[in-house]
Amino acid sequence: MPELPEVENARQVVERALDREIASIDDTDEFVCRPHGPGEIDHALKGGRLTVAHRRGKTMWCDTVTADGDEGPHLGIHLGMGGRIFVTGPSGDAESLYAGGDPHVGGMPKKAGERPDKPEWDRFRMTFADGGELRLFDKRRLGRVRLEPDLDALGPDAAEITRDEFRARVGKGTAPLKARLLDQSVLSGVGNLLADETLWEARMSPSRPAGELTVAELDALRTTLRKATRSAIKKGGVHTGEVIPHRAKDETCPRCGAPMERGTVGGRTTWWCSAEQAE
DNA sequence: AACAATGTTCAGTC
DNA sequence: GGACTGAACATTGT
Repeated sequence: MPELPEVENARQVVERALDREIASIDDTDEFVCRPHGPGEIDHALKGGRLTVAHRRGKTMWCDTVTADGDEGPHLGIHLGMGGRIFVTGPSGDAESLYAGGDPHVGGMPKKAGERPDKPEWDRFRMTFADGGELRLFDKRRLGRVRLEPDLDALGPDAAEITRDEFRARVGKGTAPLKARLLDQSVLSGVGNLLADETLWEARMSPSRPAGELTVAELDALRTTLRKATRSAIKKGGVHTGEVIPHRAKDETCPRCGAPMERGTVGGRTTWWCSAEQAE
């Protein structure tokens, strides 16, 4: 679930947790909260508040202030392969918001907004003095929470990258085009489904060497990527893409009817239209 | 049982 | 050193 669009939606949910006093934190999952020891994040943030929620690619982080009003550490949150963010209002307020994404994935309850009935899949919890909480719900446990996340290895955000940056960063090398789009140091935020959706919309072969694209093709690809990304944010996740339901055996291209083809590109399962995206 | 799952990272190769 | 590939990571569902 969590690619750029889901993380942007999650970031907006995290904004509901800003400016509320942090009463306590459960950071005892040592895999998710590594390299911190149990209690370390709790100690660093207890009594303070989150003040701003940022995002670059699939990484989120919050600015914080301490109880005294001084600048606090940054709190990084990554949803990994299947994490979701839940934020509840002050106690008595029944509202529970969570980041979008495919409702059929990740052990989610049937009704949107309902709390998942698997507390053991909560990997991190921040409880506020007003009785509400922020939780990272992550069945697969590949999400991460840490202080002072390192953003240096991330390329420009896929939703913000300029035309010239895109031309220079994506349009080079011998790696398959899809592998290039998935490389978070080239540009950040594109995941497996958004890559398949974008390449399908652009009618480009995922396995074509990235360096072979013309400038016109690169510009068109960037335009398509922005459109697919904006659409996914608006509709609630990358699973709302047009070709996504057709990433399956015996499926056909929703545009031309040709069989969908499956293979591995950039180390990930890849589906493409056998006619329109032929090499 | 073996495999795949919307992600990242590290070891290994050229 | 850079570019690139594939396995490993933790866990669950099919």
